[in-house]
Amino acid sequence: MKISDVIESFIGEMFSADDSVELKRNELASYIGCVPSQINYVIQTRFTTERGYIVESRRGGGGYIKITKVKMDTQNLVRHILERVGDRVDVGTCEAIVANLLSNSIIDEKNAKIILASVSDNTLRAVISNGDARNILRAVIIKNILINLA
Amino acid sequence: MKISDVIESFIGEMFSADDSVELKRNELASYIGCVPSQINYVIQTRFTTERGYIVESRRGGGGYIKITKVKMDTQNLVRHILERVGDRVDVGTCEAIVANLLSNSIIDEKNAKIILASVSDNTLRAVISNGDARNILRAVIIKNILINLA
DNA sequence: AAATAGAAAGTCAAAGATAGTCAAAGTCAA
DNA sequence: TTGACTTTGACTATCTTTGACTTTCTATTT
Repeated sequence: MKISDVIESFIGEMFSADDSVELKRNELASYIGCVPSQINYVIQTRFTTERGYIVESRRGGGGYIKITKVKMDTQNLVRHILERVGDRVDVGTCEAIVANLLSNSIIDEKNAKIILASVSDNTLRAVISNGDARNILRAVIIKNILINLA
Repeated sequence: MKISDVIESFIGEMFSADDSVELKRNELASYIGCVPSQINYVIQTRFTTERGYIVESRRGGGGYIKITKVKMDTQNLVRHILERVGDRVDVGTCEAIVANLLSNSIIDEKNAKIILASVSDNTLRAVISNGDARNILRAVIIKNILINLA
């Protein structure tokens, strides 16, 4: 069995009760017997946004890596939207998604305003002139927002 | 738990009723069990202007450190923050700003999550590898969000 | 009033503790 | 044999802890 798979299932089992786990990179690496950077590799390939995970970390003394799993009740909804967004998404689709979330009371007016502000063409055009590049960035932003909502 | 976090929460709890606390640096350091300068470190990293705190102090006999939490209305706070953000802004500053908005009840937890998700390095790194370019984009995004809050 | 001693707080850079990045090398199935 | 996936490790970035040295007050002495 590949060591990456061992790491993946080890972390997976840490999610028994809670929906988030915190780990020490170096500690886990030496326990499992791999180089520390392999933990990063596993996180980057297995605990991704698309699969419903949020990863936070801090360096320095008391540093950690925290992985949070999207809750079950919203998982389906999010997965559905994530699929719809894909690699790139235009403003219109984002507006439709936000309207949908709003009408389903998953977000409120203020949430909607914030989301639309952050993915509006007005905002992104200030930094990226290429339309397709904007759509790619927009997809990344809205997917991260959605996953954090769940 | 990191000693800096202990100090932070200790000071935080001193804000129970009042909106300002006064402490003796050496006294607190020896009570908590750290070097005095670590109190400075915590104040400089946690009780910053971005987070809405003002710090005053005096040396010499009867010296003290006084930390005051500033309460501002939405209009002023947003204006103030917009000025501070400028052309580029890093993640740490954004986190401090969001913490400030949260503690002033201008946004709620969900709003905070959305904002942080949209400006996190995790999100933006996926599209822009240059750190400075990310800071520029981040400034544009958070400013647009702030304007929509006011 | 001026000088001096003592009491705080401030500064800064080095050392320590973690995590992240990236590209080269290895592996394995198609 | 090639291409995707995995493994490794050197180097980098970031955050925290520590302590020596400096600055600024207040109190006391001359």
